[in-house]
Amino acid sequence: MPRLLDEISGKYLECRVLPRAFFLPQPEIVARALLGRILARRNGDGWLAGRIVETEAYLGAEDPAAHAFAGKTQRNAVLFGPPGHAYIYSIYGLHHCLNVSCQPNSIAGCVLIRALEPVAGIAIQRENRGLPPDAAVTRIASGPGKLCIALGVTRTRDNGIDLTAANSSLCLLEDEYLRGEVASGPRVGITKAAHLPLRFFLAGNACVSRR
DNA sequence: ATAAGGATGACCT
DNA sequence: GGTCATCCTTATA
Repeated sequence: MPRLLDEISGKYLECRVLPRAFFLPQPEIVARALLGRILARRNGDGWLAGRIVETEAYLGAEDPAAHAFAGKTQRNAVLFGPPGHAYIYSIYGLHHCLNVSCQPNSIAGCVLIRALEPVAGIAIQRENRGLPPDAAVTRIASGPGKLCIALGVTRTRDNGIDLTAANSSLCLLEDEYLRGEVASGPRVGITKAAHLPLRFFLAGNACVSRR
């Protein structure tokens, strides 16, 4: 795996993928732990990548807001498989959302990745979003649908991909970045179980959505 | 075959 | 802060 340059800090990133065991715990644990880590998309010889600054935990059978709540279907089958895989679905027919499956086989927790702070391939990400070359970095991937467009993530291409495999075109990477303080609150855009504080984000980070 | 709803974003004021 | 575009997945007939 090539070295991956953080275009903001000028430092090279730690490029080891997160091990599968990272995704074994409860979704709320994994959602917190993912903050500050890197989501990377292979793009030819280079990478499109961003630091995760906002996540939401979705539990399994006990969470009415989760896609897995009603049981296993063709759409949500990935959630019931092994941890560390990409579950991508389309929302409102317009946008895609990227989740990571958690917990052992047949237990259906996941984490929704809601916002990234772009670190590599920033100009291409801006282009993918149809933004002008001088658009602020904070506009590129500050929402679950936006980050999928910025990194070129789609359901047909990426659903079910193993995010812990170093040769995957989409993977999650370790990072030595000193992350900020983690804040939490209610999840966005849901009507059921809306009181639970299962949304996590880096306090004060300008790339977090819904500011 | 058809209907209903949904973990959003862009653009307007 | 409000409106609306737009279509996939699922449930039911």
